[in-house]
Amino acid sequence: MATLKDVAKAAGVSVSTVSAALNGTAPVKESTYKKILEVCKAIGYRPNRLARGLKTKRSDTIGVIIPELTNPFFPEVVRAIEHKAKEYNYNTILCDTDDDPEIGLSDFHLLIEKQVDGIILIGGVVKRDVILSSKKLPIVVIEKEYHIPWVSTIMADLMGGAYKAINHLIGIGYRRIAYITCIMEKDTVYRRFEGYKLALKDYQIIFDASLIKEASPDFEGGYKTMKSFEGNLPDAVFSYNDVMAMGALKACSEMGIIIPQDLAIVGFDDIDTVSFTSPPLSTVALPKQEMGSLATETLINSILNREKPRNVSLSTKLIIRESCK
Amino acid sequence: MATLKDVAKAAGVSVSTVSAALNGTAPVKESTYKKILEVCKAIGYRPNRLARGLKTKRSDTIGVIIPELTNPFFPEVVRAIEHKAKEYNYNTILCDTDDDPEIGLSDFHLLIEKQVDGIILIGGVVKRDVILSSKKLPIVVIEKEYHIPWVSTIMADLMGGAYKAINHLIGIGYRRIAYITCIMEKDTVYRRFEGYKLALKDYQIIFDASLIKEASPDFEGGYKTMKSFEGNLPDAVFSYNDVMAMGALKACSEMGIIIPQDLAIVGFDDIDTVSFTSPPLSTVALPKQEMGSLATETLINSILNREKPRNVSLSTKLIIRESCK
DNA sequence: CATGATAATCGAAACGTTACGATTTTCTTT
DNA sequence: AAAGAAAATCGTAACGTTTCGATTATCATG
Repeated sequence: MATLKDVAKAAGVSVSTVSAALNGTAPVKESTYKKILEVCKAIGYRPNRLARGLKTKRSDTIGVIIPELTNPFFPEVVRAIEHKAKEYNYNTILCDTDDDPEIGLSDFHLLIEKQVDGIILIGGVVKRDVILSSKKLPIVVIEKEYHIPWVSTIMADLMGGAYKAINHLIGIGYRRIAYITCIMEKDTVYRRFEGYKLALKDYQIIFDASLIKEASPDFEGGYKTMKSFEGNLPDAVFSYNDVMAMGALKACSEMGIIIPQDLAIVGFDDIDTVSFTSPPLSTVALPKQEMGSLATETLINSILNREKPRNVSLSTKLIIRESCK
Repeated sequence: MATLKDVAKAAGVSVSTVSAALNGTAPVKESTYKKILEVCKAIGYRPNRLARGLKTKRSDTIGVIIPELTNPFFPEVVRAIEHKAKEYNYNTILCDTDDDPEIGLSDFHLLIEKQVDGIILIGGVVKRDVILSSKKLPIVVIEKEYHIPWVSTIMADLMGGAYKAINHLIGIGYRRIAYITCIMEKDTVYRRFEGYKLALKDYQIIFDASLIKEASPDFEGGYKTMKSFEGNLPDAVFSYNDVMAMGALKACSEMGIIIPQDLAIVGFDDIDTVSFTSPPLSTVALPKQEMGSLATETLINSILNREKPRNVSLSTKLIIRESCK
């Protein structure tokens, strides 16, 4: 690989002049500038960013740690991050932890060793003390609140989303509204439930614990849970996520339940798929793209201008399709 | 950040001893080794990988360039790459080109400047001469053949997949089999068509050009194309990808065409969604996970052992669901 | 206990940049 | 034409590692 030294020699100037010319950090005569560019092109010079980073203490790289790329929520967020980062001339190192906090820990450390300029975390990929131990490094967290003063947080208003959904269902006449969910150990799970409860309360509908069912947050979980309602059907089913809702849909179709005549279903996430089910699912859409790019902007601002960390909650959007009349 | 020098000072030894101890590149007395480890832990030393990379000319990082993360084919491949890379202690810089070869070009160069140890390209994200200009750098390409001797290629046997699908359709009695596709300018598009044609030929079914329709490779494209068959329905429709097949499915449902009684549909890719459509779609599954990890293994072998480049074709799998009787 | 072998440790150079003070060249102005 | 200012250019010291030849400490052996 050609180095600055090679360029300098070929152009008949010193290394520092070449550096200054290329970076515009000092005035350089037009003619030598041209000559240098010429030489660069001729010998295919490319700066070694490791060396530059060592000197400047910037790597122009950010790290992104996510739990599982194949979960349909993430690709869009990651893509938005990558694009926004590129806009600011940053690269993105992507780490997928497989939802294992141990892996999250080692990923986190590795990113630090690689001298990333900042890190975006999505969900609870690392434990709290891990972040705490990394003082000074700019960090933005998506969809999880650590309440650490120097860490920014980007959230979707899940509670508001759930509220909107239930509010809509009640508004068009449904009363016995079931909620199928995964175990509520995570904050992101619980916040939806809060919205559900609040909406019921606002309409003075009494809370019926038998309408709340926990299962695994996948197709199977939704399917089985729906089946378990057999003989004692609710009016409507609100689901923790779209995939469970799709499972429920399948179960209904097998049980001869007509959607939305016999029962309404509303999902959460707005993954691509659900506009293609029959009937298409109503759902609460998360602003995935916006979350990704806002997180990145926040991170980069914090890297460059040392802007203060901020906590943003982005609003969700209820998308009405044919699964609730 | 603590450096080797800090460790050395605190441990009362020289920098080179610390380095040797940590890397095991020279014998170190047990007691000093312990002392060094102790100090490292105490002051939270982490090696600076930029500095290491500058010296060793390895970055322990690979680059991955893909066209569009939101295309359902890629997340699974990327995930497999990331996991396999991690297994060998490599990190992954992910670049999404938005299907723009200009962006692909600048991504490629940036990766080289960041001194990645190798690059995985998926699809035609960069032009041929870009790769040609990067002599010596290990490169593996997924789903595109550049025919460059020092570049490895990992392909799915798309032609074989299409063949299997058509073969199956013919076997269960379908004869007038339409093929809906996107414009056949790319190799990966054309290879499927080849399989289609070959299967027809093997069964001596005459090729009917009116059954081949080109459209945009999305839901809309499949939908419209299906509608255009109105009044002159084929027996079966084979689709370039699952998303188009889903569009076709939707059109059929609107046109009152019962699947699979009136018409069979077979898609391509096996994206998650299609097992949830009604009826669930038969499709040709690509070994996404395998493609990603094999590509990574190939790349890393080529980085480490200077193994010869290889060209692998992985077989696809026909998945029979209810969209063809 | 001297001797050589082996084990530990060290110092300095190098990797390719950037940054800064010093030096040289060029241009203005009188 | 001399003096001073401004513009170009240069040399060198870092940045935090690894590597390697050189040096010193430790040990068994005769």
